[in-house]
Amino acid sequence: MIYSTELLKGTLKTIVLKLLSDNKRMYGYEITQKVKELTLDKIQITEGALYPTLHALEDDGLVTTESEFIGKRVRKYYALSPSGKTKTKEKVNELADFMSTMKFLLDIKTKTA
Amino acid sequence: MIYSTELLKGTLKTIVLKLLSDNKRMYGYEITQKVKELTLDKIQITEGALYPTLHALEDDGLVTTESEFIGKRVRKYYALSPSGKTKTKEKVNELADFMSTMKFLLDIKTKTA
DNA sequence: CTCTTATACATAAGAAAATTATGTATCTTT
DNA sequence: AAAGATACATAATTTTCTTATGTATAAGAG
Repeated sequence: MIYSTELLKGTLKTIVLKLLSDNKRMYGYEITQKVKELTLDKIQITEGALYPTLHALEDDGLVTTESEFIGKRVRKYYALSPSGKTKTKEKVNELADFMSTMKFLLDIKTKTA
Repeated sequence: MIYSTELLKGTLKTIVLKLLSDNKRMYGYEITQKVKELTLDKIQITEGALYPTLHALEDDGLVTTESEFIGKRVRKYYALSPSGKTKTKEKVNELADFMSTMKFLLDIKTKTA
């Protein structure tokens, strides 16, 4: 199963922050591959979505960056800033809570009282 | 906690279909109140989001409608069509699967191997 | 009896967050 | 030498909401 595209909406930022909280630093392409691997290809982050998101996180001061040359090619590493760590906890908690709520909604039989 | 608005994106249609699968028929306002009640005010479906979604479901043949007068006011009931019932199962399964995947992503410690 | 709040529908303008398409360039494998 | 993988980036477009606005009836409070 590959999820219909609309499901990912709203969760991308949280996924990226969570990965960065578990890994000291990661670069964009690495993030796409890690998510693909961890979700058994169910979630494929597109580059057109990822890079603007990373830039937004940087603009918001939630991540810091370091560019390094690997051979002749630039690789841009992202790491959480202190405020990014705080934000990550908030976002992860919120998403976990939301998923509990959604699970409840999907499981119950809402026979009108 | 009230969820940040972007989280609901992509899940609204599935929520509506699920509610209709548990109740023979519902009208728009009733759906907003039911979701509010079931989620303890955590999810507030706005009318600007709901009515276009209901119309889209109707255009896609997933729901049928019946308009009734309650006093002088029209109330429009929505009910799943046969194809809507099939679609609901698919969407609910997909969302449940997605939530499992997300839960996994958020819980693990993804130390790079 | 009048005002406010709730019920009940609807649409339009705008914003947010993705997809899809495109571009550049290097590295690795066949 | 070509193809596919790695690695970044941005622009045009689409999807899906929010916010604002509009109309109208019903119910409850003061």
